Amino acid sequence: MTAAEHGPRERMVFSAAQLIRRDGVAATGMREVAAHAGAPRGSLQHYFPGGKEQLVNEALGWAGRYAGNRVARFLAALPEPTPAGLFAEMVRQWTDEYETTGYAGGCPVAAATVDCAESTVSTREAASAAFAAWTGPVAHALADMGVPRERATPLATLMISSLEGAILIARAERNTRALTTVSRELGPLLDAAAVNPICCSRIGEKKTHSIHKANDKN
Amino acid sequence: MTAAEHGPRERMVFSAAQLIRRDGVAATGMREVAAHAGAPRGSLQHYFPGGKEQLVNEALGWAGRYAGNRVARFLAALPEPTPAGLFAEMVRQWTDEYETTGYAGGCPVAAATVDCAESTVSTREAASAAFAAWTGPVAHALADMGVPRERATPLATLMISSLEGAILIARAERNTRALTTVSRELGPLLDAAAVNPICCSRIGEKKTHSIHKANDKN
DNA sequence: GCGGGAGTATGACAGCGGTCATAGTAGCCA
DNA sequence: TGGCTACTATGACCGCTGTCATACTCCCGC
Repeated sequence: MTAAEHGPRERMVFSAAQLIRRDGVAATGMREVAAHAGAPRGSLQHYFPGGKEQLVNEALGWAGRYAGNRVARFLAALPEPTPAGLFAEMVRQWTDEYETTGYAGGCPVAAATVDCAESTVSTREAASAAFAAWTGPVAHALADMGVPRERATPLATLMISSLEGAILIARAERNTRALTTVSRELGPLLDAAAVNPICCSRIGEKKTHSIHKANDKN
Repeated sequence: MTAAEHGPRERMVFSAAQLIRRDGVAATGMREVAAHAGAPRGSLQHYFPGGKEQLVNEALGWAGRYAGNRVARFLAALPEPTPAGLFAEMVRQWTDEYETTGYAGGCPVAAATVDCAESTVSTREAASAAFAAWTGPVAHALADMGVPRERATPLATLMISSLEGAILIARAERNTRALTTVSRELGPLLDAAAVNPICCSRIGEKKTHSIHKANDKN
């Protein structure tokens, strides 16, 4: 989706992320990636001399950046930024997809972690970096909403952990129940951590745009 | 571990779960499973005429039962059963493994979901059943501890979601930080949901043993 | 002894995987 | 025109996969 004209290289990275999301790393073939991207097979070794490992790692980098950038956009879409509201938006991205497009895809970072954590060092590191690129903006946003600094990162980790697990369960059940559940159950806890929930809408709005350059067109 | 003498068939199912846990479904070969189980290759088609699909599905069934049975054992190990204490034990199983044995393995159900949710219907259903076999006892235990029935299952889902996600992050980072974080952050929320936390130790202790037959030697 | 079934042992097959090698095309610069 | 670089195009290789076919070894019931 939205993969119009970005040069064959970017398209292949994007396609790799898409296919990994759906079938996992091991079941995703290089030829398949090229075909999905509408790119010539010969370009694979040209753009990715490091082979599949490099392609997968770049796909994870893209996914991490994408998830991180989404945070700012979620905040911008909220009338009053609150921790629970942010989490609800993060969850809603998945429930929307599952209800409209189906349960074909999960999180590519989760897929890579499951498939490569033990076998491929660089891919595990790329997955770790992707989680960091996602957790960072979330923690930053929480802090902007009045969550004490020392709790911002732990709560961001909790949010992402719950979301990742709920994605797994939702795909297995082909049902968004788990996703809506974690959103509903975790919301109050998140909001309770914001010491000054009244002013957070202003603070959040001001500093939101500094979270990321955000000139990408995610 | 603990896989002494259970007949070749059970050993192969057990080994399949172990290998899937480590490398994912697609990267785990049938020959590898047989070798890991110390079972003859020829037994594969004899015990699992349904092929790899059947073997994987049985491994998921085993994993779900195993996780479900662990709940009762965790409760029995707690001096005073509380929701937070149960969750801490569930998490501790993983931190212990990671700190002593290393980060080689994740959750086999998560691995199967990631690899097969879209490609293999029966395996997706087996994963769903495994999650159910795990969530059920947890929800039951929560109810026994005084959590209102209508919140028991949602909270169980939240616990398992957070745990699954934290396992992913922990493996990617090779660090138990995410696991200890979700345990610490979620604990108060869980205990707050128990309406009568004083008496739950007794109730929990009494009804704990009815959660599962528990005569398996997990 | 002896069928006969449970379980074991190999070998072959067809398919697909990632990767390498090699050759080709296009376009820019001098 | 010549040469250089960026990119594309194929074909081949080897290894591995799941699966099937076939033949073998036990051991139990009769």
